[in-house]
Amino acid sequence: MNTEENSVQKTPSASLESLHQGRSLSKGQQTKLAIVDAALGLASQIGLEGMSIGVLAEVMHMSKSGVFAHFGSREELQLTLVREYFHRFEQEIFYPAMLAPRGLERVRALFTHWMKRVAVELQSGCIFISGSVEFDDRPGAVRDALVSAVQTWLTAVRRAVMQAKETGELSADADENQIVFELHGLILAIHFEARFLKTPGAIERAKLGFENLLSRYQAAHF
Amino acid sequence: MNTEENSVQKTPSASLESLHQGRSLSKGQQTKLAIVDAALGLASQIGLEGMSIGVLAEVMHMSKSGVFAHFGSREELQLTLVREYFHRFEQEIFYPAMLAPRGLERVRALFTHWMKRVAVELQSGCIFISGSVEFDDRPGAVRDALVSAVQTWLTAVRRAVMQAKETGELSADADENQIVFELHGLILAIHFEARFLKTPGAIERAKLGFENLLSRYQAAHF
DNA sequence: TCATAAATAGCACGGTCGTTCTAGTTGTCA
DNA sequence: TGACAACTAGAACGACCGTGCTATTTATGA
Repeated sequence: MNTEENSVQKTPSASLESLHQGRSLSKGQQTKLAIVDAALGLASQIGLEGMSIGVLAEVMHMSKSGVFAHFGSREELQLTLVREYFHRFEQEIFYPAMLAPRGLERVRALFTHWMKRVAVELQSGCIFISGSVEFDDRPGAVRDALVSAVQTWLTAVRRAVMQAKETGELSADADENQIVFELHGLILAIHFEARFLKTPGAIERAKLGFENLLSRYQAAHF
Repeated sequence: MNTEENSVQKTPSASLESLHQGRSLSKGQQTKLAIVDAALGLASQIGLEGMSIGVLAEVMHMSKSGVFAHFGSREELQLTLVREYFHRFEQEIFYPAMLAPRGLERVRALFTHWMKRVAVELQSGCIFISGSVEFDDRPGAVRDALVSAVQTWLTAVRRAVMQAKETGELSADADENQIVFELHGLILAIHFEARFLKTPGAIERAKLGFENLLSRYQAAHF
């Protein structure tokens, strides 16, 4: 994996960064990681705004102030969650898909992993999607972090689409922004139909939609 | 407009029903209507769950208990909002589109009006979309009402697509559920990109996606 | 116009929220 | 092992939440 594709994120994720590959964590760092982990589970079910420090402390079998002290404010907790979620998103979706060779195969891998994530989250939810609803009208650092994370990810997908044009697998006059827009729509539709309406077969519909989309923009090979 | 297409909703919307075409409202009914109107504006910005009776009362220049008395519970207020929102959805999207003749033209009208609604709501938001996130894991009467309303609407769209197959404008082997799924995805993508990311041109992308979708399922005319 | 019902305000309740401050416990390192 | 820092619990705060109760004001209809 060369450096160009080594990360979707340019800005360092700061605080928790060291904890991921850091050696021999202190007691405080361990519990902080455990708190973040539990909080992510909670937030992906009831949203970043729905999650309260009280219930988080309850889940952790800790006192409210004990949990609170690790972050200093509710907003900082939410920011930590957004950063950590993005980090896991990178690990579980972006990097694995990057193992596929450039071109259509990589686009396919990105979409498949993306879908899988949403599918896994059918009973947990994506905080980028729930956050987009909770923070669409609420300015602040959390909104900025969410927008930045989503933009970074969408840019990565767009880049893969562009590469598929360069390899000639997608027609040169295809609009990569349009393709990403429609791909994103399929993912959002999965989330809506499967998670809210509990309609079965959403994944299959999205797969079919994806193939339709590709065949439309595929370069004519004759 | 014949009876079959006269309404998307089978179950009567109960309480507020009479107020819409009812003659000479009492004072209480008038203020209730005004409260619901203000509450819909509030809820479409910050969500059904985000809206509190306190701030609603503030907007209405009334006391909390004065507002509360009209509904008896927060849940009943939310239910009223869902019913009223559905009613307006019918009035502003469904009925106008039904004026178009059966077939592709009507499908086009439905989607266009639907898009327009989401576009108008770029700085207000659709409570079906925000509700789908807020209530995906929260069982209860409000969730049931939301699901029922959305299902009714999606069924109406699906019916229009089926009619376009009957008229021969869409190919007979097209799957109407698949088409509605992809249409829905385009709408959700508008909402996400325009309202959250503030990306310009989302409407145009959705229009283009719609045309792409139609041409794919269009019956070959030769 | 007057009796009656409807609509609204005011106040208080128990609960949860994020946050602060103060002790006391626990881990870390020389 | 002992001194110091890091961590956590507990109690309390002001603010807001939904809701109930009680007056008081306002609209309605004979």
